[in-house]
Amino acid sequence: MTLSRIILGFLALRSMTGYDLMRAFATSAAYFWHADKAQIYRTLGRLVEEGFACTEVVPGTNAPDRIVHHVTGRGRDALRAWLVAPPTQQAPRDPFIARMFFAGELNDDELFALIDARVADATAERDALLAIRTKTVRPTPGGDRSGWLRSMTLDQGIREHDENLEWLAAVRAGLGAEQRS
Amino acid sequence: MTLSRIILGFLALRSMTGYDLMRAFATSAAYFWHADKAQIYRTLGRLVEEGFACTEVVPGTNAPDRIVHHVTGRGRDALRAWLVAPPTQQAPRDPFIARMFFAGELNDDELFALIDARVADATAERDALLAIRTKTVRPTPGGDRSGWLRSMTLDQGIREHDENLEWLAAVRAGLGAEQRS
DNA sequence: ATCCGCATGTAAGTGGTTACATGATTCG
DNA sequence: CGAATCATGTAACCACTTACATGCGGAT
Repeated sequence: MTLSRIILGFLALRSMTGYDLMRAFATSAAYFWHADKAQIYRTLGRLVEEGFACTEVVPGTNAPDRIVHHVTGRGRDALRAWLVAPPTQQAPRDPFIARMFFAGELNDDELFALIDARVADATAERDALLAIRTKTVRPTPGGDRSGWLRSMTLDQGIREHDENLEWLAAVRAGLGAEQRS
Repeated sequence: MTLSRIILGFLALRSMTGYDLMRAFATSAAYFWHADKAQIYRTLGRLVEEGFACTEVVPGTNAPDRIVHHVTGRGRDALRAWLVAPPTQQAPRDPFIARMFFAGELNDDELFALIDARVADATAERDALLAIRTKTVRPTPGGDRSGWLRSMTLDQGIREHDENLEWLAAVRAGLGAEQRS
């Protein structure tokens, strides 16, 4: 459901091919949703079946044909209905916290290795998001509202990583204190 | 994968039935992993097939039989292997942020309704976690390490909700400012 | 009487991942 | 000459959700 509506959302911004959507997910949506290409092509097919999108074959000049997808009126209605629907509870799934929960029997070296790997990942992701933020102009809520909301979601991604890194540091400090005692 | 290892983790703490595991997920694991009962029974079956768990039928006295699952030695090995494996990158999937990203065309009332609903959910979840934290004794990293790690993961859940609520307030404030201007 | 908790599962559908498969162009 | 990028997809599998199905015992 969410994936199909995100795709409709992108198509409402501009018509795209499956490949364009892959890049849109890899760049602009990377911090709140991941989508595989097999999934994207499958879902595009379903959106066309449902009448929420239609296709236009653009013959490739010295390149493969591009199958450009456009949102239909009914597609825009479905997108809007999803946007305003009461949010359902989110099912958390955090594999790293899951490990920490059961990691009591690991020795210090193993725990430090886990934490350091996670710190490296989180730092890299946060820095990538920071790079995007410094590169783009910050819209104001009164002016370009869509742009402002998108920049707020980017902020949220950065904040979440920062919060995470602080917590990882606290866990590391707790283990360090134990070692010295 | 992660689900099966979390189940092994719980079974390593004490032997349980599928029903016991449902409650374990609903209470102690709720803030980092959600699991459906259909999934739990299916995964238990697979763990037995793989030789990571075995079953003991305890006839019910005035109650249905209980099928108690125990971890095997190979099960403990598999759990440990999962704990120390290098963490793979986490695929983010946040349906609320996804909506916000595309919510530029909604009017103020619709946006406020979305945000308020999310604030209510996040507050309720955070308060539930806080209640658990105040009810339990806080272990020290040097003493009960398993307990300390578990309490740290609980902290992480609370922090994440707090961070989220701050962000939601900032979005609300931004929209409010726009309204007044 | 009816609902809630205990305790077990199955069936069907949707969502997500991995591997397979093809072929042209462009850059180093 | 080889690797990367553009561009399309399929097949098989695994993970997750929802609805269906049963039956006892205790509480309101």
